Amino acid sequence: MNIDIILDQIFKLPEHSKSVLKNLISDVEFPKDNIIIKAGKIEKTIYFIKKGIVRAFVPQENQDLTFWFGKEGDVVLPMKSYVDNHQNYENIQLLEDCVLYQLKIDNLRKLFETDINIANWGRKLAEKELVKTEELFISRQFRTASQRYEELLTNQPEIIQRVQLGYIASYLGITQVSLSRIRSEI
Amino acid sequence: MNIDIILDQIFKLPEHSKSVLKNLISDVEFPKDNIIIKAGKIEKTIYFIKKGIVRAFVPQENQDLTFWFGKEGDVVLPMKSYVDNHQNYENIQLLEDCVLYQLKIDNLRKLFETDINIANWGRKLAEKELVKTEELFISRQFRTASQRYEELLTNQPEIIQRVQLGYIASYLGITQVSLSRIRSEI
DNA sequence: TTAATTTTTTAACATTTGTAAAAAGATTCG
DNA sequence: CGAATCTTTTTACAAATGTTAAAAAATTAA
Repeated sequence: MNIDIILDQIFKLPEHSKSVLKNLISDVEFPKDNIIIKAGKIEKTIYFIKKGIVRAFVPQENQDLTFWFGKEGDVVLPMKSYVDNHQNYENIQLLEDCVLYQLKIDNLRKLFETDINIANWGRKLAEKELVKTEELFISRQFRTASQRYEELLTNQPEIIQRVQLGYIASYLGITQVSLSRIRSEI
Repeated sequence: MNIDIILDQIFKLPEHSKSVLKNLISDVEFPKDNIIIKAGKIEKTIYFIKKGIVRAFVPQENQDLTFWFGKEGDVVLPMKSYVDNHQNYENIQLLEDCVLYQLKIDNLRKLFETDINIANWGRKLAEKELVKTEELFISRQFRTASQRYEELLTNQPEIIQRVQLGYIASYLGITQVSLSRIRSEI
């Protein structure tokens, strides 16, 4: 997915601001299973996914807790680092070989201070992520595991095709055994 | 809670920008049980809670689904209206007599276009809500109802003191019967 | 291709949560 | 106060999900 499309989907910038922003963004490739964002660290970079699929998870003693999948066009935000310069709580792992666009958070913050268009682009970025997260939160809160699985089948079939079921079960908040049962009943 | 404190907690504005913003904000009082934001409508106003407690819920045929409580200092955002000018999915109901600060979204949007400080204030508002929502999402996804209840007891004891248990059960994603069981086991 | 490893499914049983109905306890209002 | 209403708890049983272990299937690597 092209960087122009990704940036425009968030907020349509005037040409000048857009080229300033694009000058800070570069391509980078990583192999499958790489962890590009680590829990406990203050991360310096955000990514846009050009090609590939990733998951965010909170590492736990017994087993990792997956809470997000990203694919082509999605933004990878190490949330606490991006927002407050704090340690973040999640790992982000590549589930396929990926091509990413990378952008240093410090550079972006400088633009926020000097370019009102980019400040508004950053506002829309956060707002759009906020709506997505709140909708996800509400839908999860009030549906059974089986409804949530069917919702995922409908809304993000690529995830189920491209991601192993243990991660999906964790994402749905159930055990893999339970997911297997649900799949056999449909 | 004072409006200056609420605005500053989001992002510290220079005096000029702050006074421009404050000029758009006024006090308003509503009685208990008022619904200040209605599902299916495009809302025009956001609120900051000076005094009182509110809940957000998605109305459903069988029973309402409560997903958020707001109290003194919190921001009441009709999310879809605020972000995309769409119909929003939630009702917001006052659980006590409340004093609110109100701000018209259209006026705020005009400031976003002309004042870079206020654009960045709006960015921080969305970012802070995003972190809160994501943390909530993660904590809910991976804890039992009983753990979530104890978490609420620790983090927001006022909620349990001031809100009836049916709403809290819905917020925890369990039935009131189940919550009653959990309470008797502690 | 085979052997080793990883992933997915199945089975049996335990635990948690839901449902429906009734009882107990609070609160509201005439 | 006392009746009516609303809220919370309790009970009994049903349904969903978790746990552990093993079997089956798929994938990976030599």
